[in-house]
Amino acid sequence: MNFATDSNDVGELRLEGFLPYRLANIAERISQALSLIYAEQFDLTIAQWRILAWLQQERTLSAKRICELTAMDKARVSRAVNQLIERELIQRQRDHEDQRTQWLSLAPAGLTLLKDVIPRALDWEAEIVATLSATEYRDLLRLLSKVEKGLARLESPSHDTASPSEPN
Amino acid sequence: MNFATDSNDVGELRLEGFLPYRLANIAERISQALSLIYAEQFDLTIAQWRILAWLQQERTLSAKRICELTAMDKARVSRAVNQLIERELIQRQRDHEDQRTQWLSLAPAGLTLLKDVIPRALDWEAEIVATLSATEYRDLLRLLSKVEKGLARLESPSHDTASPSEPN
DNA sequence: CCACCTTAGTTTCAAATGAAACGATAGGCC
DNA sequence: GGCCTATCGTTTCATTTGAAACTAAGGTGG
Repeated sequence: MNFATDSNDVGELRLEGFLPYRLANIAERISQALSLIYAEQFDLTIAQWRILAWLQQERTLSAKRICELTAMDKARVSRAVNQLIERELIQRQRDHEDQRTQWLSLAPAGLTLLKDVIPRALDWEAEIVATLSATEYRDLLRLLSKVEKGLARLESPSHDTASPSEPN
Repeated sequence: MNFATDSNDVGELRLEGFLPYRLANIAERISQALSLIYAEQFDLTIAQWRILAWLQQERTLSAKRICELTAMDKARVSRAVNQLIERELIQRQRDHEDQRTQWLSLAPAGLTLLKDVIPRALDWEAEIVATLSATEYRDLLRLLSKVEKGLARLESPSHDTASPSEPN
């Protein structure tokens, strides 16, 4: 079942109906627009912002887990984490059983910062989705979850690459 | 109307319900997975692939227009275009009225390559969205369009930044 | 206990990126 | 025509990126 090729059948691609393109395009534009909030006003990179947001939600995480949750490279995560620690927005503590892994959590300053950023991010999101009804919003999230499931199936036919949208 | 903050109201962010995060995450993972097709098998970068795909659809485009359509930086587009020309996948021709703009179009080799890539990309997409019914697929695209409209409204309250998904 | 393999996170290095400066053309406007 | 400003696309340069090598810590099997 394929709707990105309606008219000419073979070899024709209509990008408006090609999900990978549509998602990449919208996501890119949204990320870029949202970054104006956390980048310009709080001097955070995308990577830093994502890490903070996840730590806010999960209390404590390893760098490894953050890689899975955010789909970011481990080098990128490592660097962002160090920058956040330097700014004392998060703190790091070695696991006592396994000296390799280190647990990350928000530092007081990070919590303060988030209390400032998050409401703005939420307000901003609200403006964007103002075009959607409550039902449509829920439908959209539900459909994205379904796509994510299809994706997970392909990404790792038998291995779990973390399904961040379904934490429970 | 906001669903990313259910429980605690102020200052709490649940990422699973935060659209910018969900879109970025899914789009990133899809792009990454799809790139295995055009990168590994055809040695194309994302930028190159997007340009080819758009040229396939629109016959002829200026670099400027490609920037708008793909939400990519003009330096990035410039470089990708030159690489494509070097590989003789596309061709360039100056506009006779305006010597600044140059029109890009697929070269024979580019068309051949696309005839090879596109079916694979479509098949791959089909696998991903196999979890969706036809109706759900259409709904998803429709909802994304609505989000895009909300986004366009914020991006430029009175100026058109090209709505690639609604070409007509 | 000692090879050997795996895993967590860091670092290195080359390539990709984007902001800003640039060159070249075009379009007023006087 | 000469001057000012805007636009298309390229290039420069400093930063960011990610693949791969690396360090350090566990595990495992003999």
